[in-house]
Amino acid sequence: MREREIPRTGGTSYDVARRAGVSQSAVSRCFRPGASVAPATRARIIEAANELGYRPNAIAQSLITRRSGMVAVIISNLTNLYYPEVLAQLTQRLSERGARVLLFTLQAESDIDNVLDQVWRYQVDGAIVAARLSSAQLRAFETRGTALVLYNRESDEAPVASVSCEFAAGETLLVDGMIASGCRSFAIIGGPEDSTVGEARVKGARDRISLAGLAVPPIDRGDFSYEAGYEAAHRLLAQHKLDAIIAANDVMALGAMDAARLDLKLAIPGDLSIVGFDGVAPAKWRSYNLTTVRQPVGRMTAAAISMLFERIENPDLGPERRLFSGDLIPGSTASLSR
Amino acid sequence: MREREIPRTGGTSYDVARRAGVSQSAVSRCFRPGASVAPATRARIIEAANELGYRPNAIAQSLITRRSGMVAVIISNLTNLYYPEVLAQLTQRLSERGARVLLFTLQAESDIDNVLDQVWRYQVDGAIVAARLSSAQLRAFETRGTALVLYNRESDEAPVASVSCEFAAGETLLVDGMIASGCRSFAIIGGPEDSTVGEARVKGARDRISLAGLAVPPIDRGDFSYEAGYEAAHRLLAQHKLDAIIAANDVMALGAMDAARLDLKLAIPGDLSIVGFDGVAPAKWRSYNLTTVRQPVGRMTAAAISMLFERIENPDLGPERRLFSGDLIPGSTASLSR
DNA sequence: TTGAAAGCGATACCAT
DNA sequence: ATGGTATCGCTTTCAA
Repeated sequence: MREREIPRTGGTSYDVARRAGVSQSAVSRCFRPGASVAPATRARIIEAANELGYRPNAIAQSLITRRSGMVAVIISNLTNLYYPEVLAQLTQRLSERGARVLLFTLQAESDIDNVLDQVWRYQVDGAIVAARLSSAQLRAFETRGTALVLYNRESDEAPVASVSCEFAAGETLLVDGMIASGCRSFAIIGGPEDSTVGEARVKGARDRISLAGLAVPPIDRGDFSYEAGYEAAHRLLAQHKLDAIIAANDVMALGAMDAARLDLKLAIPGDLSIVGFDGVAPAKWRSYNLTTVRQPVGRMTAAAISMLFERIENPDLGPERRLFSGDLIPGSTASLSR
Repeated sequence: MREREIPRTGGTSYDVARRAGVSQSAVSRCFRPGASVAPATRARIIEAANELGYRPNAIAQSLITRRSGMVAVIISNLTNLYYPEVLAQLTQRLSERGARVLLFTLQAESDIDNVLDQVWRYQVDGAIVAARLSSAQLRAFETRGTALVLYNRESDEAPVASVSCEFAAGETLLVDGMIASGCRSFAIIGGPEDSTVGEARVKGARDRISLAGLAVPPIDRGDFSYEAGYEAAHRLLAQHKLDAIIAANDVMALGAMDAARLDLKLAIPGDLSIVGFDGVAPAKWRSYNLTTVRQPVGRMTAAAISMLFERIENPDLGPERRLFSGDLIPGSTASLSR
């Protein structure tokens, strides 16, 4: 039935072999680095391959080598301004290392089991996950021997390879600076209660404030969006006389700034200091010039990728946490003295 | 050498078959929808599969069905604030349709040949491309029978399936409104000259201005970034007395706003009107409230996905362009009267 | 250096 | 309804 039509697919190694008058094995070898094939035959094969537009079928390769050359990247929500930069860098670095990115985004954290199902089915060589994993899910990576690196997440229950930016170092400078310059009453705009990253940041700031003997700061929460920060600031400022607001991320801090200065006509940092966390691009924009702590995304993604490849090469490598400190970006939205 | 260890991989259909006491074929059928398998055997197989954590190997499936279930998404630069939203939606919709996303980002447009090489090798079912393709590259999709939809790009040389947002409709309203409210001298901040999208927007605005009998507006160019818009505005305002600046995208418009109002102390829109294009989130932030034209990203991504799947189902479907008009977002950075 | 042949893990057709 | 077998396109011994 199937007649001899020009293969729409670009052809197989058999097509190339026939055309070059060699065996299929020869073609295969020719495309594997460090193979032993005579210059003359190689030339003939290359020529035939080019004429046919032949490329080795990665799917077939994966099946036999048990290496798909794909890495899953799982990110909770891309609309968070912080993630596109991370994703861009991860993708870039992975492709430099010769790996392809299989991207998964989560609408709800509950999607993750479906995502992991796909991850298993596609035989990815490894995964970088910026989402919360249960210990059962972590164990699944273990038993299947799939390399895993968590990004800005950790697990207390099971040790696992991870890279994260710790709130403490940079934030301590911020809080201490604000206290030194006279701030006494703080408030915090945190992330959702079930967000591990958000919660860590809240705790870090609160601890530091308590340590200074100041009143426990009120906490309002948002989903890391501008609107959430805007509304949280309104609520907080309606109920409390505040010297400073600490937001769990930059975008909420920007929303809070606008609520404070545009709606409530507060001078920043004169009447109110506001600080964020992340170091996203808009925080630097001149209308905001937010005082914040920048995550060293470049070093963090580099670390994540190299940890991942180490574990792809050597699956028995143990867990390891790599912690980076954020860099203080002074900005002009908080009065810091030292 | 390899002893009978618990397979780290989750096992194959043979393992399941052995455990359930059936043939491997039965296992395969059991995982294909609409198969004919007795309830009793199905139950045994399912149980065995669960015990082993078995999932059908998508790589092996792809090899024989010639359907990888993967769609390539190729995006020029993710750091452009507009793309994360597009990517998030594409990914979401693709996974709803049961497809996986193989993501490629381009540092330079010249990377694209390498990317396409990977695309061929991985036997993706289709591709959504938001980057410039040469006609040779377009032809390659044709001959390999890989479904293709361009996003916000088109090709004059070869007809191809595409979805884009046309500058004209919304922008016409903007320009006409500004002219009606008294703007006479315009300037344009365009994208790089080799950017097709940027260029179309420049041309659209310029045509409209000429049509009104006004002076040909000076053009400055940037790479779509905030900084580029900021600097372009400085250059333009140093050389020309302007009533209005039209930027090819929102982020450059925001940069221009800050240059004008913060550095040059111009009132917006009193002294100078500024408009953008895209409708990204920061344009809505209260410190900017940019007057712009919003691309209907939701409808555009939906259209792109459905066109793509139509073409995956039926590879012989002809080219089709789907054009969407942007929605005018009034904002407060341009005086428009009607 | 080269070719023949055995898998990799599934699907699909064909008997039974 | 179930099992046997060829096949997808490649890599990988193993001989020649």
